[in-house]
Amino acid sequence: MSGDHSHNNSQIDSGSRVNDSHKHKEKNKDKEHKHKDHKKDKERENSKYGNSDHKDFSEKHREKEKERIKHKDGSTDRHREKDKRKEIKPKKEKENGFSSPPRIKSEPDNDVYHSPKSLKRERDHDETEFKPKKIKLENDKVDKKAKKRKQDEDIKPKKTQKNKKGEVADGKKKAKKEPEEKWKWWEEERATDGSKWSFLEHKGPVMAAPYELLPSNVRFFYDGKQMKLSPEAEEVATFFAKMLDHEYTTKDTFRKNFFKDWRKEMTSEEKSRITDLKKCNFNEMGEYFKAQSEARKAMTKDDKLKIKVENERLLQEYGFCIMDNHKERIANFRIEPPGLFRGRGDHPKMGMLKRRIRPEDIIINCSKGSKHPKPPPGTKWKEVRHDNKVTWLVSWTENIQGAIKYIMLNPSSRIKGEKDWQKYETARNLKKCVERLRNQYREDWKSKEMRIRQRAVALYFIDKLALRAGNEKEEGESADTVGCCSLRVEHINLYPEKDGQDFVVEFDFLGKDSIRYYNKVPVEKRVFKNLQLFMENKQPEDDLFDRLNTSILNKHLQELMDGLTAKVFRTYNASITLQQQLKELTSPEENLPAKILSYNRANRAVAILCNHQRAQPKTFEKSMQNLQTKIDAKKDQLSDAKRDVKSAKADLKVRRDEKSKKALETKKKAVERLEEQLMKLEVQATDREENKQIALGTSKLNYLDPRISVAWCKKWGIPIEKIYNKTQREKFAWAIDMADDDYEF
DNA sequence: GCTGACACTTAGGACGTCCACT
DNA sequence: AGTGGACGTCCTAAGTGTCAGC
Repeated sequence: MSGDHSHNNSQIDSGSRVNDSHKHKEKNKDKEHKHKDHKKDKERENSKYGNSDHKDFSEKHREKEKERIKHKDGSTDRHREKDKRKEIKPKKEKENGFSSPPRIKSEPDNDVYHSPKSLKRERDHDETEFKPKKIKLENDKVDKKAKKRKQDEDIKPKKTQKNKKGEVADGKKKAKKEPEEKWKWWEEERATDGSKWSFLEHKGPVMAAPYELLPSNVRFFYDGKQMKLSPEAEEVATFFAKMLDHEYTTKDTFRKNFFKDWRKEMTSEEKSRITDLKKCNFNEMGEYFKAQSEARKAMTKDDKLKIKVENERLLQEYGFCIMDNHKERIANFRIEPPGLFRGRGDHPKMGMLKRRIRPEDIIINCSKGSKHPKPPPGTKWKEVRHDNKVTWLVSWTENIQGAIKYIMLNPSSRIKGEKDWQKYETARNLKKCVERLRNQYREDWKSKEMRIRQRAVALYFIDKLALRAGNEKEEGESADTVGCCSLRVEHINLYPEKDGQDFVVEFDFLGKDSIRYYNKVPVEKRVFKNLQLFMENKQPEDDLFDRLNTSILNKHLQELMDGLTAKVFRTYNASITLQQQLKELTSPEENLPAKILSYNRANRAVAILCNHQRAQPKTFEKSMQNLQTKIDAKKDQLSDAKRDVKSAKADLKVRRDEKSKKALETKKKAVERLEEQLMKLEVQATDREENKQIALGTSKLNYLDPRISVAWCKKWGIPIEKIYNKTQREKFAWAIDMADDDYEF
């Protein structure tokens, strides 16, 4: 069963980001329908009792069975809490993590600090095993000592490096050495006390550029008359003007939200005069920005270079931090600039003003003993804290959803890499027990308790279809999207028989980012019957799994396996599918491009499973046509070349001289070359066609154990660069270093 | 048990850049 | 030299999951 995901091939074709036209009901309904309201649910269940003559599925036996379940569920279940209460974990020691005093560099070294080779852990038998984070407390002392020792020694190479720096003369040597001297954090011990770092120093965020007033010749008109706006109102107006070309400035919600927030920024005079968005004319502003971006494109090389250099300087200054003796790249060191919020899908808050973030909104996180980042002159940070139990360097609260935003490290950093590695190890643990779990949930389909049946069916979907968990969302706060646990009755259709298959479930809902999930899946009979049961007497907008949410599900999963949550199934199924597909699709005799096509196909199978879609590129049709033209031309060339060979052969027969022989050879070579070129083009066309609506990047980056790909490359002698670009190689450095050609996920 | 706050991963699109081809 | 198109980077929204406090 594992990895058998071929059934949902139909998914992508019909899917797309859904716009307003997609038939999803406005979710205006009262919260009473919401799952949380169990009272209501019970009422509904109870009312079902009286109604014994539903026509749909009337076998006596089934009725009885159903009643039994309902009774059970409605009454005693809730009181019978699990005996298997989770053991109380020993509380983490509160030590603030600064067990060893942070080492402060008076001046951050420009280079990575290298750990001495002697310190590196010997490769153990199973190199890929991940050292569990939690270790017994008794070990703590020993471990800390080891850590401290390591840190002490870590410092040494730094010194030698500095010496080296003095002798810049033989920089060649150094440059050559650089790649192999990359810090291999994966060969070192990991902190075990829950602390994420012991020393952290950074320069703080780069604030958004201040607003620049429009030149006076760029005018705004209200109701046909020119009007000079106050700076605050003008800035917000420019946000709208910059979007004039976008469809969403025509959307009601967008306009309404924008106008409401814009008015808040107006002076009282402006407010009283500007009362109707339709009467606002932003065209000159829009033109101005268009002209600006044209000008930017048309800049001289020199000017472009200047910008590049400036960006590089900013990156060098703010783009790195020092964490535990190593210089690490920061992922997003810029504060998000103000603008108009554009959520994805049918977002109720689209068009709202995303406020400018001031230093007073920003929390800085760094070591006590580090050089604290300075706020811009005349301002203060909201707070400077020293919390080494978290990984972020900077945070602020955004005004649209009230969510917290963070500045964190790059995926190539130790702190992200360890987490990533751990993720795949958890998924591999799942591999070891997935059959047991599958048997278990299949058993649970027959449970007497409704909640357990629901849990089991939901888990089946998560496993088989790689659905997301589906947390509850607050209504009206974001687009109406769902995952497995939050599926509603309206999101599935049941067909006892469809297209020659029995027990087909048709899914049609909006998932994350309002990407449509559409899939028709034959399921086991028991699942089908259960679904019928779950849907009985419910309204379309009622929850399918009214006795289930992600927290219940994850609690259950945690009991089945340490570290198991719903999303682990996605990781597991994605990775195992890649591994299987690679095995299946790669044939030894294929040449390099064909092998890479096979890899992409395996990758694609995963992307389809995970429903990773993208909008078809706007230029797709045209570029495809171009490619086809090329192919046709190549074919013509080829047939010409073949004809040449024939005549050369004939020539040779007649003349029988060296010259004709040579000529024939040349012609033959030409044919071979053309054939190869043609094949390359055809492979390219196939790949592109198959890929038009599918995004491979997401799964590659987030779901596929990189060691599988690395092993595949090593096994077939494929250069890793063909699979991973530079950024990806940096992110997966750990995997590239540790996986051998025989790695098994 | 429920809720909200919080931390962190996963996601697609916009846009810039580079490179092969003409 | 110009250009189409692939590729890479940046951006930030939208998920997942945990935990503390009631």
